[in-house]
Amino acid sequence: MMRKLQKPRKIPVQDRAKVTWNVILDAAAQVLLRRGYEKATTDRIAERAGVSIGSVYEYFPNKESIFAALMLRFNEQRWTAFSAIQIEEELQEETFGLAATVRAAVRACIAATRLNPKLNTALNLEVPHHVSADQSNAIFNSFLRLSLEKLSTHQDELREADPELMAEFVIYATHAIVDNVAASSPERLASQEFEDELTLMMYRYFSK
Amino acid sequence: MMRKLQKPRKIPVQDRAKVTWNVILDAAAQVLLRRGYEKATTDRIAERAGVSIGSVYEYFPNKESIFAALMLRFNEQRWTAFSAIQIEEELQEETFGLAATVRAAVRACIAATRLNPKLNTALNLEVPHHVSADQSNAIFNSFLRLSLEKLSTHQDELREADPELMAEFVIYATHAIVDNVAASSPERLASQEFEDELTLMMYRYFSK
Amino acid sequence: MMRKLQKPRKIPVQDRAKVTWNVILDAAAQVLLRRGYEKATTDRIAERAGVSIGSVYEYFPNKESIFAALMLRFNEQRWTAFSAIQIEEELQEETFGLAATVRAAVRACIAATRLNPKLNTALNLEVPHHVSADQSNAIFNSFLRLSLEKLSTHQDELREADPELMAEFVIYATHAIVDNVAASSPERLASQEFEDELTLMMYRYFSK
Amino acid sequence: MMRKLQKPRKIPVQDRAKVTWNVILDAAAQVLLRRGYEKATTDRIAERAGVSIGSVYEYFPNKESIFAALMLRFNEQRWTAFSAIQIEEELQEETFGLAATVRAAVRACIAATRLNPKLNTALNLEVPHHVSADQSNAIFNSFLRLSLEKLSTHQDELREADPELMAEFVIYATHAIVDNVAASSPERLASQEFEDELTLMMYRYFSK
DNA sequence: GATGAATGAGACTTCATTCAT
DNA sequence: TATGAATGAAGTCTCATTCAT
Repeated sequence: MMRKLQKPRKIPVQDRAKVTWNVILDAAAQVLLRRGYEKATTDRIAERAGVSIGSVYEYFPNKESIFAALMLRFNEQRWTAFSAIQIEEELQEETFGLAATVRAAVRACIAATRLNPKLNTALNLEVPHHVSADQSNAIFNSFLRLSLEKLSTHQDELREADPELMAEFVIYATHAIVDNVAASSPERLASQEFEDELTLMMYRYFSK
Repeated sequence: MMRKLQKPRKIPVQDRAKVTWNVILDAAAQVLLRRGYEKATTDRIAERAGVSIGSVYEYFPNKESIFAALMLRFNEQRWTAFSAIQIEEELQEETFGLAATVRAAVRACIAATRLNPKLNTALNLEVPHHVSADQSNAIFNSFLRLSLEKLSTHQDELREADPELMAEFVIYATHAIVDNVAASSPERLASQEFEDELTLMMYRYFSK
Repeated sequence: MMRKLQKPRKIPVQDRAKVTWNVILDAAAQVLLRRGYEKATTDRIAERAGVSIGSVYEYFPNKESIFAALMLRFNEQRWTAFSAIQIEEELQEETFGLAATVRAAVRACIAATRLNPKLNTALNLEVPHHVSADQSNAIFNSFLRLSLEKLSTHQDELREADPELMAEFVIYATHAIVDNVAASSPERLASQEFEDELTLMMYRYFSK
Repeated sequence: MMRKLQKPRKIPVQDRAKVTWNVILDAAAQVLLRRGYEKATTDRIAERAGVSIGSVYEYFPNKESIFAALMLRFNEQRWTAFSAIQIEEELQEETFGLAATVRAAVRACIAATRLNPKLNTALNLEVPHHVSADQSNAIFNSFLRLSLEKLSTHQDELREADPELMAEFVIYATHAIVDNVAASSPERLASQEFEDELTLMMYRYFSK
């Protein structure tokens, strides 16, 4: 029977437990990449993690919660990367115009995705939506909130339109383009052409 | 046991067979919408279709092929709608400028999605990627091919860039925006604002 | 997870299905006798029945329902035996006094238990109460109803007391004595001394 | 894995150990009442007792031994209550006739059961027979021994029959009636009518 | 063609028990 | 002695698929 998504059973505080917790998520990621979600059985995850199946269920109440936790951990890593790049970019810019802000955001998105394009793709394509929905929404909302904030500092350069709508469109589009390219030809993520093109699309959409 | 994707076992030529074939796909769509992919068991599909499970396997070699066929049929319907709208739009336009072409394409995409936003969403979010991949690519490629063709007739208005790259970006972005809005608030698909905004994003991206 | 008790999934109408249904219950009874309830796993029942585990779950939604059905079938057999004996006894009696009625009832109870004392004992002692409760109550109520009916025909010989209370006491006591003797030394069920003693206890309790 | 029944691993001599031992049995009783035997996991018992699972296994070699010990402790309490009532009753009686003896025994049985009817019922109905068998027999034998002894002092009032057989019948019947009423409507245990009726049944059975 | 009873591999999960700390 | 993380055998149950009728 399908269970509701649940929080991890125990919050690991001790070192041994924390290690095991991460080992299980690492194993889940590897099995997901190699076999796909449906064949990523809890048995296989336990085996690859080198722990007993009992230990897996000590930390996660069911299979879905493992992948929900994996997405959460991955998104935290992506968010860290995203934030780091944004801050770095902005410090380097002399003029803080709309163009620079947009480019910084685009670079951050690309960087966050280049962290682990394979896992990014697998998480997007393999994990059922009802498992990933919460996490997708979470990171989406984070980006949305940040984007709106940044945009509002360039009111004079923005065309007149609902800022929430613009942010929404840009986020959907950016994610889709980056994710699809990450899935089909991840090496292109590193090219200047890709960054420029993406920046252009978004900048033109925002500007007066 | 999971089998490789296979073509439908029989091409329905007789009327009764064709009807049954469609009835099964209709049932699959309904069960998918009501229960999600994982709970869309072949037994339930057969029951809803009002045929025996044996009959389902007379028409489809395995579960995945049912949903592959459903996507194929749905895409054919969408493609028909897409083409019809495009032709209609163009006939109404007096000047065949880039703007008009882009708007026509956007309208067609929206219309194709409004055909059945719920099913569109379910097919996108619920069906595992390895089942839907072929069909996703198929319709993607169709749109890509058509877009490139159309664009080439407005060389003078286009900024200089790899047309394939532009088409790719636009298709990813358009699909993502339309699909996400279809999933979260399908009624917005019908609004003029939505169409205008999407057209604007794409037009600005293409133009000089 | 524990499921609620449910009715058998399908009511077997076809011959093959009916046979399988009975074969599974026979196997369940045998495994119960040999291994006890806790070790009477669905796998073992299926194996002994010579059917696949899938077939077991085709007919019964879970393990508990198998034993609930077994009790139901067993009680039907006991009820048939009980009724047959009662009718037979009464026909032989010339005077239909209270003593004769009580003896007939006692004989019927013993006969119903002698049908299969081992299974009777196993069902009593091994099957968890929440599984057997409904069935225990059912046969209890049947006996209660019949007892009250019979007793009312001998008002003049009965001492004055709440007839429901008397029937309840007698049923509890009779069942307990018969079941315990069936469990500890079933051969005594057949002895005249046992029947006489039980009849005496109950007759003295009822009479003026 | 299920182990054979074993005696408690350690005989608690120290006070703290004795306290812990009782705390675990209290917890077992509570969990048994709240969740039933099957859901009374050792983890839950440990949690409710406020000790670690490791400590539980310090005192009891396996799960079954916990409930065997609980029954033993409960029977000791019941036996104490039973004996106390019997002595008290006898002291009040001026004539030590059979009727008085029987009534004293019945009162004692009821009182012993009223000590904790809920636990009495749970222990009877929930704990598997192979776990409770030893204890059931123990208290049974104690009552049997005492009953025979008492009865022999009223030879003149007794009808001629095997005293062991009579004692057996009376014990089975009394237990069954008291336990069933304790399970279905424990408040009736306190009524005079209940005591009178039970005494009557047993007295009539014994007397000439 | 149609039916649906039967199959059985394999999924998820539990929980009594152990043992390193 | 106490702890609780870890174990893993074994259980229940599902469901895509087959095939005798």
